[in-house]
Amino acid sequence: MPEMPEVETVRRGLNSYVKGHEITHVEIRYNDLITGDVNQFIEFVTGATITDVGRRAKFLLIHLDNGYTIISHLRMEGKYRISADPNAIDKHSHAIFTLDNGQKMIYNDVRKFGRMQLWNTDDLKNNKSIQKLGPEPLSKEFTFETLKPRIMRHHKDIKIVLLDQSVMSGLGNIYVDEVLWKAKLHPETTANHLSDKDIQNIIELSNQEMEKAIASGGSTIRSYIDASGHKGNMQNSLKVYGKEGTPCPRCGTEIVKIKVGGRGTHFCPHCQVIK
DNA sequence: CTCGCTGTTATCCA
DNA sequence: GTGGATAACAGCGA
Repeated sequence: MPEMPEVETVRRGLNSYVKGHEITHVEIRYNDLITGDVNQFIEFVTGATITDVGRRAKFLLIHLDNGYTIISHLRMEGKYRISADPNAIDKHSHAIFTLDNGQKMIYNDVRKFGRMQLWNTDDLKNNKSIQKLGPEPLSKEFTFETLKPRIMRHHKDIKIVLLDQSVMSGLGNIYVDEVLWKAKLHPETTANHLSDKDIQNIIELSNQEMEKAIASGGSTIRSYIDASGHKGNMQNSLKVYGKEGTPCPRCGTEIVKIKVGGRGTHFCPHCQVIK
């Protein structure tokens, strides 16, 4: 499900339900969900209290009071639901955390791509996945000075570069298409052909897009829901993602869909020309 | 039925 | 380094 706005929405939802609560019981129904030793995961999480739910790019960080953090990545379709209703658990519920108030924090993932890992809270910076992340939108490191060299050093299509979480993090397939449309950049433009103005646009528009998407509760295209089971609204504001065959909101030319780096890519062939 | 597609990322190989 | 393919998995629609 998630790009940064969706993960942020989940983070906020989880915080409102689980912060300050003890995890009294853990059930892992799909062992591959856990990176590392499953029994150790269960042992360390059981009895711990959730002090805060944070986020770095698309990673959820469930901080515990015992010095450990559950690093949770939802990948394509991972979801958290808070419920005391046994019917909320189904065959796609792979982890069930029972809380001291009787509620259950249920991790669902139809495709089983998501992963959880326990890590020392003080050492998160050295976790391999977290370590390699580039600056994310809306953070103070997300500046022209930082991003320009990171982007320009690549000779690949700009779409590929923006999806590369080690260059900058947080954007995924939907929002990269949206940002490139707004910046009037063809997704197959080679990254080092961009002008300073283009880089500046990418930064500003990424910030705008993330801010707006978070305010809208994320995009529900196929399956995304937040911790309360609610859909987002941002899908109603998308300009090109999933809009192939419809007129470009700017010039009326039909939006087309191609493959770039194996990912479905939507753009306006009139507004977005290869440099 | 089969094929292709899906908000992700890690890994392997030329 | 880079590019591409492949893998993890399940469901949906054509």
